[in-house]
Amino acid sequence: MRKGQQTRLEIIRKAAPIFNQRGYDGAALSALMKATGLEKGGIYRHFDSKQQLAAEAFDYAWQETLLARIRDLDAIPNALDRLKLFVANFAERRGAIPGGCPLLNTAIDTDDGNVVLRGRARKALHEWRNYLISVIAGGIKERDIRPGVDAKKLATLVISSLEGALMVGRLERSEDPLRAVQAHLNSYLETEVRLPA
Amino acid sequence: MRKGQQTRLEIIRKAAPIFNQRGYDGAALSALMKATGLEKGGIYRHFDSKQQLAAEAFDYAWQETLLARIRDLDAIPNALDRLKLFVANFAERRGAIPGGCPLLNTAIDTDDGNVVLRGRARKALHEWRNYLISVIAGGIKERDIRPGVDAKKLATLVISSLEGALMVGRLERSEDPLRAVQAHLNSYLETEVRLPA
DNA sequence: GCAATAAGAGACCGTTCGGTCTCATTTGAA
DNA sequence: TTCAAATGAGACCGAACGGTCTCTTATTGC
Repeated sequence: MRKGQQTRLEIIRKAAPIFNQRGYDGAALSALMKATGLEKGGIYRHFDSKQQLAAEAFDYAWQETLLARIRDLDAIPNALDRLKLFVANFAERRGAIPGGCPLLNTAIDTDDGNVVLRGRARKALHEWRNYLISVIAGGIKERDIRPGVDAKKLATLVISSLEGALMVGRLERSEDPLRAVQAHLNSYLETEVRLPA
Repeated sequence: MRKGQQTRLEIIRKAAPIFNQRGYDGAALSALMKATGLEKGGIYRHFDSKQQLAAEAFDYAWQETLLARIRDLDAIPNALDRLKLFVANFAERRGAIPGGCPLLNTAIDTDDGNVVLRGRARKALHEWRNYLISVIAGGIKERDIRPGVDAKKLATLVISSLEGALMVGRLERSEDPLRAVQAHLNSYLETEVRLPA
């Protein structure tokens, strides 16, 4: 029974980049077979359907992505500096999973239909935003961040502009958009969000 | 010969929302047939391939979208106010074509492969950015906008954050992200970009 | 080492895909 | 009114799709 679990995890890890790069429809079973080195029966032994595999692959991809983005953050005592490091991590530590941000990809990919996968993406977004909100709220409490700041709006602003820059940058094959947004956010955080000592 | 041209345009107009909502792979020929009321032969009489139809449908969708976003802009004399109206148009006049922003959708959809469609999306992005750059550059010349402003960076910032908000808002089924970004951009434009009289 | 069970191979299924081709019908200029 | 050209219908094609099922082979507890 343990061999099977190992294989199951391996399938997820190999499938995640394929779903992320090609989208749900575009990720053909034949490609998943090739990537895992398994035949069709070997895959369907562990998953009831392509949808189920896609959902678990997304969860895995998102977990890896978010982990990369919040890495080293707990070592920063000041909440505003933590936000800035988060932005820097986002801009520099891309590519935890090939194919770009799984949240962005899946949100667009599942805009019509595919409610299962879409639900996973929404959950991922909420998880991310709640994390940022908690950092901001903590910062207000600790007097790192101005008390008037709306935590949810700020979190939404950070997420939106970073993801947008990711999209534009991918289309352009350039890092400029990400750099421009990072610089803007840093400046905004310093001048409008940080509570002066 | 004129009847055919009319049909051709009709096919493009009916196909555009389908490609925009379902993506290239997801837009099955059967769906295009149903939407146009034509059989397969009737469609392929006017287009060599699905790719060609998709490319022309994207161009049409983008043209409609950009037009909605720059509507009434030429009536505003001050360049900074024009930028603000552009942002407002973007936030309020969505849905020229059902399925959300064609640029965002196509950029993600064609991230792997489909070089033809991807090329159209890149061209669309450049067209959009160049428009904004010309507004900003004109604003600097006319002393509406501070001379130190980097037109390309500002255009990139506006595009990135608006598009990102669009994505997040679609995933959430909420207008909050767009409103948050709009408010932030307006405030930023007023305080950091406008050249005081 | 054996037996029970888990794991995987791969032939097979019906469906749908994009695309082609022939032929009937419609159109419109002379 | 005629008739050639333009237009569209729809049968047909091979390939690829997701998914099922049976049978062989590994694995594992005893």
